[in-house]
Amino acid sequence: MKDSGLTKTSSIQVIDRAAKLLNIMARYDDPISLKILAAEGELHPSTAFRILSSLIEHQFVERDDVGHYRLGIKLLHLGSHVRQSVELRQQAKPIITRLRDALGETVNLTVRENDEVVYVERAISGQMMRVEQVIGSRAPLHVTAVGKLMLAAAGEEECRQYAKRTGLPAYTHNTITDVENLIRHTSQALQNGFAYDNGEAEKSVGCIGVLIYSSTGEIAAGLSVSAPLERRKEEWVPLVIEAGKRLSESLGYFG
Amino acid sequence: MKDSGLTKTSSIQVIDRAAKLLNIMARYDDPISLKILAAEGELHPSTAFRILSSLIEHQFVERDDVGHYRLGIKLLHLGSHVRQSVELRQQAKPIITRLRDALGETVNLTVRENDEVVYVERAISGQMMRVEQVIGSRAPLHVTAVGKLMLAAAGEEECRQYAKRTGLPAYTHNTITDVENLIRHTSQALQNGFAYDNGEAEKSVGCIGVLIYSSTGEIAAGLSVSAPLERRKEEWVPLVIEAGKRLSESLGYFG
DNA sequence: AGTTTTGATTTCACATTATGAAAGATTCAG
DNA sequence: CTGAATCTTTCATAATGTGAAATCAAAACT
Repeated sequence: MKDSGLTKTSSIQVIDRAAKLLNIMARYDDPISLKILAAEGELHPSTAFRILSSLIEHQFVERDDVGHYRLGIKLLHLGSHVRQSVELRQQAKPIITRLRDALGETVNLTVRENDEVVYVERAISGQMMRVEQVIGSRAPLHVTAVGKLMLAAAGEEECRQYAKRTGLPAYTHNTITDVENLIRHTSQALQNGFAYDNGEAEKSVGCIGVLIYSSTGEIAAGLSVSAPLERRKEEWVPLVIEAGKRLSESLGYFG
Repeated sequence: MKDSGLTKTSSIQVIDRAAKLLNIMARYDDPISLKILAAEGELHPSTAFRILSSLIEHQFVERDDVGHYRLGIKLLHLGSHVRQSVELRQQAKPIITRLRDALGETVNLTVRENDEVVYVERAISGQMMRVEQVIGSRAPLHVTAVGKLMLAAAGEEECRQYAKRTGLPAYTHNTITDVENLIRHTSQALQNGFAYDNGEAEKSVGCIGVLIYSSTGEIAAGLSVSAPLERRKEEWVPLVIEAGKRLSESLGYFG
């Protein structure tokens, strides 16, 4: 049977109904009865009852001693998970935007996933010729500025294991493909507090990257500015380091 | 078609599948592909695709530029809603239990909803003859210790309006049914920092109650110990006040 | 305390939805 | 540029979710 008649896309009715019930419960401070839920959800009581029973099984809903319903603990768990991701991007967005405006080039935020960095946020340069990464796309650690810093922070042994796992494939003539060279290079970069990518991932593209730390001192992300190599400037380094510092502080890191 | 074969109760398959997909996304720090979700969820890709599309519509899921999926902002909203309720009960539970152990009588936590208090948490006395309220059940404000404090805190005019709305029905011979008497009584109780229920809700049952404040200074809940009148002791008052103070502090109130 | 009313829960026939196979479109990798 | 892989849409239909009715339980009334 049709619900409200007009469905934007070919949605799944049961999910629509479950979402509606969850939203109703969110409007009340206290647990509410099946009768109210069914009425406000415009559902038959037996339908509401079964949907709620399913949601209870997965801890999205709880039922108290008098049979009233409220939102369940699983939403707290999943919500906390969302917060971590959202907070990083929300804290980063204005800082990334300001840095992009100051330098006039694209600025990216990445997080490490296994042997790659993933682009999770960005501010794109307004210039016609610019570097642009797709959010969600990935790059191997050893060919990116921030990835090299992440490797160095993980230690020499981890560097060797990474080299073994991946074989350090060359992406351009400038890619570092020798493990000893990679270790020397990344260690130095970590000591400097920033790293370069000198056309190592892509010909003619240069980056300056720094690490972002969370309140627990762990690496939360990487921040980098990317530009055509001939436009990249050494004097950007302190600005990138400062932006990284501010973002780390906004996440509660003061090391 | 059947899922894992054995279903504990007559659950709804689509909700089971949606929950499974949400749980898989929670296991990853980064957005993941449809292929991985379908595989780990043991679903046909077209099925996973439609369920995810529905979840996206309700903001339980988001899809990024390269078509990868992550948990959505709605979970943060609903999760925050759960936190408020869970935090109160979680902070209260050990304090309620300690007070019950110290006094040997039932201790209840209530919240105000319109003209009633609702029982949201409790620690029951181990004695054979004891007072026991069902979680989720309610009582009118004017016949409970904490309800009278809530009325007093709301002001004299609100007290008069409450009396008008409800007619101050008698529950026992001891129920206060005169509005001037109620105002005098509840004001004094608020000044004292605690209130009694002298068999006003139920014959022979006596309570001592205090208000619980949140970090914003607002009334978050009421805490009370209930016992047969002949067992209730005046010297419990400072212990109940102290327990209420500690619970308010654990919620961030230091007024 | 007994009766009536209301709300919650279960059952069941079947209408409609959700499904998966197949096809088509898009993206990615070489 | 081509082929492979992944994503998205279509469609026939299997099976699920539905709501009416019945039953059970709790609450309200007398």
